[in-house]
Amino acid sequence: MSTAIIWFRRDLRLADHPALTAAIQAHDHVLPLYIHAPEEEGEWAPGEASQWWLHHSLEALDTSLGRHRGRLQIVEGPSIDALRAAIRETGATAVYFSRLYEPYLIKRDKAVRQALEEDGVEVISSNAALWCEPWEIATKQDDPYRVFTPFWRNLRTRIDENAPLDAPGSMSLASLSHARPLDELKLLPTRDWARGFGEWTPGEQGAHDMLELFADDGVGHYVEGRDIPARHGTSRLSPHLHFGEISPLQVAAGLRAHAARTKNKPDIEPYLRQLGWREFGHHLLYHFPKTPRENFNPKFDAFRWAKRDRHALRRWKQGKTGIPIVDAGMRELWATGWMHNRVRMLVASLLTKNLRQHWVLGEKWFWNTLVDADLANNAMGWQWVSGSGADASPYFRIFNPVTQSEKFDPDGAYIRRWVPELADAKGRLVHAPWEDEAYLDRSGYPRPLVDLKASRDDALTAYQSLKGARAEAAPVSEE
DNA sequence: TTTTGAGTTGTTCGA
DNA sequence: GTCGAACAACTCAAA
Repeated sequence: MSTAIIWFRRDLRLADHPALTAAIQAHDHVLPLYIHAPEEEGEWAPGEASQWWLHHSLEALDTSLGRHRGRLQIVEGPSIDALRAAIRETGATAVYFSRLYEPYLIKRDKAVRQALEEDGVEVISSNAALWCEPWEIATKQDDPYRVFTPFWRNLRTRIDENAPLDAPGSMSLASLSHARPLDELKLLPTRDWARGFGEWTPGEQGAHDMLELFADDGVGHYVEGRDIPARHGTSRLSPHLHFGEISPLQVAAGLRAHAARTKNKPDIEPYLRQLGWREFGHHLLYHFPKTPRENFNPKFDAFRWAKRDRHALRRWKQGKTGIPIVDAGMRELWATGWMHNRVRMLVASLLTKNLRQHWVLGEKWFWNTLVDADLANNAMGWQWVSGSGADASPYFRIFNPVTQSEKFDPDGAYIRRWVPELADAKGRLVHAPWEDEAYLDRSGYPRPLVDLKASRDDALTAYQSLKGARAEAAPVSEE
């Protein structure tokens, strides 16, 4: 009788799980193991919102395993010690896991693999998170891509081939004598926060429910709907994808199947293209592993950021910048652990361009407060907005939050929802309340932190100074 | 090797 | 109100 360990990390599901499927096929029993070792992720250990999600997702996985008369076995790291202890106790001869792409986790997993193989244990890893792994796709010159569109043209031709795997029908689950209760990991926030996260349902079932919702009423008018923050026009699958509660393969297959049995077939391509950005983010992180902290485009190393402004940063975090659409977004983030994509760009543009604060400051705040915080996507997004990234926005693309607000939140429904001080604002005032001094005083809403026009001009001047500078990011090759 | 076309999400200004 | 042009120059990817 043979036993294998299935080492769960961010693949917290049972269906379309190649590692789990392979382990069950080759072994009589599997030990479902989760190792808590945040120190192995260093400065990018999960933030508070992510920990909240993780807690509930582990709980959901445990419940699913309960239907197979087993429990998720939770232990503390270091990972290699925990694996060796589990191997000693169960006599497991193999460890299965799904690959991760953060540079420090690639390094850790390599070390774990090597140590276990020296012990004579078989180690098998799989792809459970991406349509295409970062090293499987390259330009004709065999370089990593740095521009999205050609990357997507290439990737798009490869993603219709595979069908997702079914969840295992039955399996025999092993257990440990020293597993710990989930609560002991203390993943839930101690302060009174995260109550507003209740709209989310972490876990595999929650992920599929969200997909169904999006397939029914969302993907069909995604192109217009995704830009309206007052609506649920986006998929809201990002945290589910981050924790691997659902795979992009399942998402694409699910949308395709749903479209096939709908009368007027919705066009799912624009949404798939957005998932392509998720893949692109992983591609970039793998080939340019320093981009979570350093400019992708080294030309930006010469950029003159404004002096660090703690006061402004605090007001930005609290949603008290005095610019309604920005404050609405920052408050939505604090209340729900999530922010609409369009608004993410606006708050990031204000911080990095109007306030000229370094993009890493915003990246760190998002890391702590987003339930979907993902190193690849977060770094790519901040660098894109600040102009330092791959496929960076042109220097002159500085969002005007008032114009954007009028365009994408025309009646101010989103602002009124998150900024109640402005609930009764009339007409244009909901977007720019400072245009009526008397109203502004009455509302109790703060004056704007910056003059939008003057700060825009300042930012343009600062970007001018980069002209002529040139440099190029060099990819880091394997080994 | 050289050339060519293109590059997620914008804003402002003047006709 | 609507529309088109200007806003830099550079690098990427493919032919």
